[in-house]
Amino acid sequence: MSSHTPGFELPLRLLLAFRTLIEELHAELARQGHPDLRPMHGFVMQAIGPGGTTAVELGRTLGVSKQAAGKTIDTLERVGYVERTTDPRDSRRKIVRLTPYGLDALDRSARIFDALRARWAADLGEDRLQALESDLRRMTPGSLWRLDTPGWFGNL
Amino acid sequence: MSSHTPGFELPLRLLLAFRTLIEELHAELARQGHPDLRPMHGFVMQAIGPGGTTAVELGRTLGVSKQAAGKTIDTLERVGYVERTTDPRDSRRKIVRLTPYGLDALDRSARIFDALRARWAADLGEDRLQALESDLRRMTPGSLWRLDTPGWFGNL
DNA sequence: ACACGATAGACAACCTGGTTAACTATTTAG
DNA sequence: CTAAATAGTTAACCAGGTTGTCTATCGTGT
Repeated sequence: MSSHTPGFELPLRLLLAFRTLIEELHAELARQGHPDLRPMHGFVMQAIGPGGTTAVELGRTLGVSKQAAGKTIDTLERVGYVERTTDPRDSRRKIVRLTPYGLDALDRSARIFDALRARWAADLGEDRLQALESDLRRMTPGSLWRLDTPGWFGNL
Repeated sequence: MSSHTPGFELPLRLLLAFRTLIEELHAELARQGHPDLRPMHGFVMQAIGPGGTTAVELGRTLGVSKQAAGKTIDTLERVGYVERTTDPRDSRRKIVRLTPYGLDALDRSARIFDALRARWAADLGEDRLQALESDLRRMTPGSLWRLDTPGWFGNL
């Protein structure tokens, strides 16, 4: 009966696996000229996308307050990954766009993530990895970006 | 060739899956009389264990500074999950022990995690879930508790 | 026996990434 | 043309981390 894995291992392994991937990503990004990029910056830039966005919108897609989104944009702007321009058609809005440097980071991230996935595929077998991904997809909500996370996992 | 899942989905799904489980756990814990328990409290209590520990030791097993461990213990103490008693054999040390309330929370957490795992098993099939667990085990470091995490995922 | 180094804990100052609340400036709707 | 809604900023706060410093106690070597 209780030859089963204890239930608490699953979430821990999921978190550990996540952290491991992220650490590897950022180690590699640092090597490739992006030493100041933090994990959350990557996520936020993904969420901004090549099309640009605004603070309110970003907050909504990320599931945090507009103020939090604003602060994050501030720091991204300070490090040179995004820039703000005011919308000509609505002078309340400020459009946040990735800079070329930001796009470069995003690009490299995508490639590194692919490489990491390839490493998993090599270790586990492509079929097995696909099963894993499909199982996770099945057990998680569809929306990839609303991580909804105070601190990206943080509180609550 | 590139019919593959983009690499960035994997980490996201891992995080999402983790968060989903944790949210379900805490929703259920709240229902069962532990509305103030935060995710990290659960982890820390697991790490403390029934035997008790000290701040320095806890910091080591969690991979954070002793000061951070101390602060966490403070808040756990305030909410009534742990208590500090000074070690009679070494008056520098203060032994942190789970209170009955804390033990109850830990207990319920374990049961809820088992139930959640059972739900996954029902959805995916026990064999498939075991494959998933074993794959994750393979791709992650052995030490479950050293989450090493500023904010449990937070920064860096 | 005792001084000295190592250890446990506490405290302070600071960082990040969240939160609410309050305020300004603009746009849109009635 | 006024009133409500919306975008952004600022401020005060919280949690959980960091480092650095300080005190008290323990253990060891001469």
